[in-house]
Formats: sequence, structure tokens, C-alpha cells
Amino acid sequence: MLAQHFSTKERILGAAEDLFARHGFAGASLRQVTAAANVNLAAVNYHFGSKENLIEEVFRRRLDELNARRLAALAAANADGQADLEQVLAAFIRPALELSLDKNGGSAFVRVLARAYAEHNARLRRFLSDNYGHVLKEFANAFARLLPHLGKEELYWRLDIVSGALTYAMADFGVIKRKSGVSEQTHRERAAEHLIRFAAAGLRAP
Amino acid sequence: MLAQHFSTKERILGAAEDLFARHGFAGASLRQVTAAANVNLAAVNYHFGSKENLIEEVFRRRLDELNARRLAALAAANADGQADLEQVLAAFIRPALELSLDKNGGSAFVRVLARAYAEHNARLRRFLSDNYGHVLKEFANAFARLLPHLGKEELYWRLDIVSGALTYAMADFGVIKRKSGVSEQTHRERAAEHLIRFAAAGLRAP
DNA sequence: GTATGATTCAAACGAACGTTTGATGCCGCT
DNA sequence: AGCGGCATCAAACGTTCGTTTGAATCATAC
Repeated sequence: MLAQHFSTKERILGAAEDLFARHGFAGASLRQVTAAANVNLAAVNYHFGSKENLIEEVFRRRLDELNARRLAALAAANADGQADLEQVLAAFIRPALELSLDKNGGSAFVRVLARAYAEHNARLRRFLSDNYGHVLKEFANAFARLLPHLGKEELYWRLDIVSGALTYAMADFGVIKRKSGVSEQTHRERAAEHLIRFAAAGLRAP
Repeated sequence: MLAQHFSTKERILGAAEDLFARHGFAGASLRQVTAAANVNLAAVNYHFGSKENLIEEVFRRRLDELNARRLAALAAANADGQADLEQVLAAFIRPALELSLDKNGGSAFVRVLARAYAEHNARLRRFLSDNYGHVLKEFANAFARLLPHLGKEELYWRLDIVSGALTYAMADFGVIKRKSGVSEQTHRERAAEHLIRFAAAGLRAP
């Protein structure tokens, strides 16, 4: 399945990402994963220790970069004076879009991320909040500065709605189907544009 | 677990709904379900034929009523003259809210519904589109009349975002935690209010 | 009261699961 | 050449999975 010039660990991570996206964490077996990765069944427990650890590594591999990109984009937006709402939204949304366009399984990962929300699994939520928490805080602060008329609770509600819409849209759960003449890249870029416009108006609501 | 005065079928459906919400379709076993329902393991295959059929029945039981309520609310909103955007949004969102407040597992079901989106399972998607399709069409028409400045494609994108945000918010995936002084009912009603305000502004965006 | 059909039951089916084992291959070292 | 360690391998571990079976139990009708 995956090219031979990737290491065993990388091939497992890639195959796991793809199969977790398609069948869920419980629904994808290590036998399916190792078969798709063209490695021995025992390799998962040798390199990762357990299936649970493998799941966490699938997240860590992508989230580290996603978080870094989001913070960098936010810093860049703030660098030239006060950023406007659309710029901050873009700093949050565009890195997720770019990730979803990554050649090596990025589009699978955004769907895995959406599944993580559906799993109320305590260990996974804790892991994600440890890796995500400070990023969300930074963005909440940026939004609070731009929307001073909103109370703190009101703001949190709206940001929650935004991340829900983002998760759902990037994971392609909706009914909108990509038209045959439109490339996957263009399709997702349009999704991001619509999302930013919609979210900006929603956040500005009185 | 479930009260004894419910029939075997109903007890299975209730327990399945709860466990599917908590562990997913693959993650919840029929042994867990039948133990929680206090029925024999073989009862699932006797009454439903298979696990897949049981999953579909879990959906059918709730969706029939959810769809009927949404259409009734839409008709009522249109009855007294032209409904405004908030009324049509409420006709879509409030029935989902009421369902989530249902004493007998409604809040579990909205989470099951969110899982259904994450599963790209072809059979399940087909089943849902068969049972959901005409309702979404009706609402799309109502929104189109209220937002004539939006092109058809633009409108569909935005409705997709709205249903994503709704699914996510009702399933309680976000970081917003219910405050200790606030009842579950109040918490969800506030979520619906925020959602309607946010979505109305987003849909009206130029 | 007994025959009939629907339901429930304990037990078992083969298949698939995550994990472990111990042997074998491979590579850089002295 | 021989050693030491990582890495890979086929095979097996015990457990759990969805499903099936055939007997026991229940309710209803005559």
C-alpha cells in the first residue's frame, strides 16, 4: 500500500490514520492497519506498545504542526497592527485547511479529528486538551479584543459554534458534494472561504 | 437497568441508543447492550435480525418524530404570513433541542446522530438521506425565499454549515461545560438560542 | 387441559480481536 | 569472523465478537 521508502513506524501511522478515518478507532483493527501498511502484525505493539498509544501518536504527529501553524498565523496577523476579525478567523481555519490538503493523508486526519470529538473517551479528550488548550486560549483572547461588546460567556458559546462548524465542514460530513469539474483543493478552499464569511457574521451578531 | 415495564424490543433500543452514543457502533457490543437492557443475548437477533438492523431501528424510532415535528413547526411558522429567518431556524433547531431533552434517552440519540455523520458508512448514509432528504429540501426552499440575494450554491454551503454547527452543539462536543447551577434543560436551551442568533447572522452575511 | 405459536433461555459456533512469544534476519561494531 | 542489538517474522495466547441452535417457558385459543 504505502511506499516502501517510508519507515515501518511511518507506514503504520499513515495506514492507521486512513483506516481510523474510515472505520473509527474501534472499527479499524490492527490486522487491517498492518496489512495496509505492509508490515507485520506484531510491529504495532513493538513500535507503539498498544493500540491506544498508536491512536495518540496519530494525533500527535499532526497536531504539533497544526498548532504551531495556527499560532504563527495569529502572530503574523497581529504583527501589522490590529488584525481584523476575518484575519484571526483565517489564522484559525486556514492551517486546518492546509492540513486537509496535505498529500500524505491530511484529509484523512481531519476526519479522524472529527471522530475524536464524537468519542467522549476521557483519555483522548484529556490528551487533546493538553495539546490544544493553550492554542484555543490564545485565539479566545484575540477574539475577545476584537469583539469587546460580547460578554465572556457569549464569546465562548460562539467560538464553540465556530469550531463545531469548522470540524464538520473540513471533515466533509455535509451534503454538499464536490462538483466533477472542481478539484479537491478548490472545493476545500471554497469551504474555508464560506466558513470564514459565515463565522465572521455570526461572531459579529448583536 | 431499564424499567421492566418496557417491552423487550424497547429495552434493547433504549440500551443500544445509550451505548452507541457512548462507545460508537463498533465499540458497543451486543453483549453490553443486552446486559444493560436486561434481556437475553439472542433477543437482538430474534427481534431485529442483526446488529446492523438494530442500528437502523435506533435511528428510525427517533427520526420519524423529529422529521414530523420539524415539518409541523415549519408549516406553523409559514401559516401566519411570511415567517422570518429566526422562525424558520427555530423550526429546524427547536425540535432537535426538544428531542435532546426527552426523558427517555433523547440526549443520547443526538450524540448517536452526530456519530452517524462521522461514519461514512454507505448504508447508513443512504438510510439517512432517504429519511431526511425531503425535510432538508423543504427547509432549503424556505430559506431560499427568505434569502433571495444568495445564489443557490452559496445557500447550500451555508445550510451545510448550519447543520454542522447544530449537530456539534446539540451533541455537546464542545469545550463549554454546563455550570453547576444550570440545569441540563436550561443549558441546552441556551445553546439553541445562541445557535439561532449565530446562524441567522451567518446566513444574512452579504 | 392441551395444542400452538411466540418468546426467552443457556450454550455453543467459528471468526476476529489485541497482545505476547521465541526464533530468525539484519546491520554496525571490533 | 564473531558478537550484540534492533527489527521483523510466523505462530500462538486467551478473550470477545456476532450469530445460531434447540430446548424451555410463556400466552392464547379451542
